[in-house]
Amino acid sequence: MHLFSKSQRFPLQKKFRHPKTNHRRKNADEPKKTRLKTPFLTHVKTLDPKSAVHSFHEWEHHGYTHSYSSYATLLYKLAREHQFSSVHHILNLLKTRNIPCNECLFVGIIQHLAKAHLFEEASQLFDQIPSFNCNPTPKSLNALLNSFIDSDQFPDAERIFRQPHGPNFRPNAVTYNVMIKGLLISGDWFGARKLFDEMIDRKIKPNAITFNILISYLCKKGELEQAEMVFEEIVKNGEAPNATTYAMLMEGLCIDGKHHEARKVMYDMEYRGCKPGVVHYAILMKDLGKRRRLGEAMDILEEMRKRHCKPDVVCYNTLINFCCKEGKAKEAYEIMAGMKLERCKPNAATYRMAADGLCMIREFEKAWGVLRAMWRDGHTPLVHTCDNLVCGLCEEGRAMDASLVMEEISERKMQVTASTWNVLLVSCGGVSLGNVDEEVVALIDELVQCESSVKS
DNA sequence: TTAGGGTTAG
Repeated sequence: MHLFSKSQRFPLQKKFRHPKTNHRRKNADEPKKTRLKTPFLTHVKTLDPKSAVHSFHEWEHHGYTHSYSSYATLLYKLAREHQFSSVHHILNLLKTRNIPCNECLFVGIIQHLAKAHLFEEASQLFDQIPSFNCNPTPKSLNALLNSFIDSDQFPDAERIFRQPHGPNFRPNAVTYNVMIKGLLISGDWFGARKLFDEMIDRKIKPNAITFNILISYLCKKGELEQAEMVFEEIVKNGEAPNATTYAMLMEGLCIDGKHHEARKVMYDMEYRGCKPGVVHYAILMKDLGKRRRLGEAMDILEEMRKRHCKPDVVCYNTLINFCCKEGKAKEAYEIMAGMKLERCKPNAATYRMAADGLCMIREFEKAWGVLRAMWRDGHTPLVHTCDNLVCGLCEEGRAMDASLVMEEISERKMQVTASTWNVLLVSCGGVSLGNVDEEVVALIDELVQCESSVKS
C-alpha cells in the first residue's frame, strides 16, 4: 500500500532530462556535470541510512538510472552514519558498473573510516582508488595521512608516507605539512626540522602553512627566539607571512611579556603589506586587560576606529570581560551601550558578563535591564546569574522586586536553584513579620505553583 | 587537502 502513485514515487527518467536539450546527457555519470538536484537526491536526504539503500535499489528496480551524484550522496550519508558494510556494497556497484568517480568521494569516506578507527579499511580504500575509474592525486594521500595523524596513528601514517606511490605520484607541500604536524604533536621538533630539510632537498616549496605549523609550535612552547628565526626564514624563502603568522607571533610575544614588541609586529605587518585585522588588535587588548592596563586596552578601540578596523563583538567582549573583573561593570555597561551605536550586536557572552558584573557591584536595576535585553535577543542567562540577581534584591530588602524578577524567570521556563528559593521565601517572611504583605505572598504562591508545574 | 588567532560558559 503506497500513499503516492507509482509516477509520484518513481518519476520517469524523461522528467530529469536537460531542460535545454531535452535529451539525456551522454555522460550522465560524469561527476562534474551532475549538479542538477535530482528527485532522488532530495528524497534520500529525508531517509535513514537503511531506507536510503533500500530506496536506491527500489528506484533502480523501477527503471531509474542513478547518476554519479546519487551514488555519492548515498555514500556520504552511509559513511557519516558509519554504515560501512553498506558503503562497501554501494562502492562495489560503482566499481562493477565502471562509473567514473571523483576523488573527493574517497577522501570523505577515508575520513569517516579513520574517525571510526577503521584504519586498515581506510588504507585499503586508498590503495583501491585506481580500481574505481579514478586517478588518485596527493589529495587523497594527504587526507589519509591527516586522518591517521589526527587519530593519533603517526607510525602508520609514517609507514604509508614512506611507501612508494608510483613514479607520477609525488608528495606535495601539504603532505609534508601534515607529517610535520604529526611529529610536532609528539613534541619531536628535531624530527620536524629534519622533514622540513628533506622537503627543501626534494625541491618541494614550503608554503605559509608550513611555517605557521612550525611557528605555532614554537610560540606555544615559549621558544620565541626560534619562532622569530623561522619567521625570518619565511621571508628568505620568498614566501609572504600571512595574517595568521603575525597573530601567532604577536600572541607568543605577549605571553612572553613583550607587549611592546608585539605591537611593533603589528605595525610591521602593515608595512609588509598585510593589513592588521580585528584579531591582531584583540590580541593586544587581551594582553593589556590581563596586565590590568584597562585604560590602554580601551585606547585600542579608538585606535581601531582611526585605522578603519571595525571592532567586532569579541573585541567588545574582551573589554567588557576585563571591566567586569575589575569591578568596573558600569564602564562595561557603557561599552555595551556603545556597541549598539556602532551597530555591533551583543551576543550571549556579552550579556552574561555584563549581567554578572553588574550584580557583583550591586547594580541590580541595570542587571535586570541587561537580562531583559538578553531575553529579547533570544539568549538565555545562566542560572547563577538569575540566582545572583534574585538573592541580591532580597539582600537589599527588595522582596517585591525579587518576586517580579522570579515571575519573569518562571514565565520563561527557567529555574533558579533551591537555595535562591529559600532566600526569597525567607526574605518575604521577613518583610511580612506581623504585617503580612498579601500581594507578595500571593505572588510567591503563584510562583511556587508555576515552578512545580515546570518541574513536573 | 594541510594551520590558524581574540570573548563567556562548560
